[in-house]
Amino acid sequence: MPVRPLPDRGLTIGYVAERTGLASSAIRYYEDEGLVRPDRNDAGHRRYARSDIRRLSFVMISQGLGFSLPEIRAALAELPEHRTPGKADWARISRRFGAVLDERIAQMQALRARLDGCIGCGCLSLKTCALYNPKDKARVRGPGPRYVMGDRSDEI
Amino acid sequence: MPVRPLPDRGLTIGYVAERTGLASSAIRYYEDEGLVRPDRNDAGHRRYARSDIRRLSFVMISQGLGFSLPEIRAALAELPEHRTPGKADWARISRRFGAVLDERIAQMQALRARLDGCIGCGCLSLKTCALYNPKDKARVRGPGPRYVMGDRSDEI
DNA sequence: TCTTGGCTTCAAGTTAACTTGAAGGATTAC
DNA sequence: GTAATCCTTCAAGTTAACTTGAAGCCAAGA
Repeated sequence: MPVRPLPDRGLTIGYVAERTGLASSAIRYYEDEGLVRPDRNDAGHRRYARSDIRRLSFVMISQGLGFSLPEIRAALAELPEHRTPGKADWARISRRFGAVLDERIAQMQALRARLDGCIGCGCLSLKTCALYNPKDKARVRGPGPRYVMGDRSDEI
Repeated sequence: MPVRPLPDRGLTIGYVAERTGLASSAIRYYEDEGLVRPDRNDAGHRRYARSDIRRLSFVMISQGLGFSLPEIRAALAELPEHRTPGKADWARISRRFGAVLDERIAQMQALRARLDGCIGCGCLSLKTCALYNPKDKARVRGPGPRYVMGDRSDEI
């Protein structure tokens, strides 16, 4: 099973999968999600550009950093369409993601600082606990509405 | 729709829902997940202890901090079974969660520090990018196996 | 010639953390 | 007494990020 060369014009999905470590099914899924736009050859098979490997690598890294596919798609949308993205293009995206990360880290630190005074104090009273403030809540995973705690007095 | 008092012995699920802000369905789900263990009255209706409100509040706060239900269940399992948990019990749990949070924050900061050198450098080469190290990856959401990037040379 | 392997599409399954709805029993309010 | 709530269980739907499987096309090697 040697690394396949370029068949017609462009890389096969299998080759790209091998190179990135992604499953072919994942790469197809990313296409459905608008993260890559490969060409097709006459047989209808996908053909990828070399720069798509970097694109997909960016997707993987960003996911590791905690970004969602829609967020990543939005970032990728700022890359040039008709020119292969260069160092400056990626650097711009990196700066923006870095700022978001900084914000998330700060938010986590704020939550952490409140932890001791809230659960740690043993009261957990709805009216005094700062952690009940929904604005401070980190991004919650999973669907469905999240209800915000009421603020009624209680002598639990 | 006044706040209902305690009917037989213990709080109804509707009352607890109102007090915590959780949906009744969520509270039942938490029971399925082993996070609360209400009694039942003769009719088979759930009856909660006052301390269950604090328990459920803890669940909500912990979720806001990014902990999963299994993690929260594990923490709650350390509370005393036959005695109403007191300040010291909650403080112990708080300290442990705080330590986990500190670790996660440190991990995020490490990732953030690498961001500029990785995406920002514009190379995104698999062989040089430190962010490809799977050990550094933040917790990924969603099911299914996550494939780790290979490390083959490339002049993308 | 045949079979092996990669490619295609499309439908359905997976996990987490729930919600929604159906069908029916219990409780409360008047 | 009866209607309006509230409660019960159980099955199925929801989102994200995929995987798995079915059914079929196409080209290369034994």
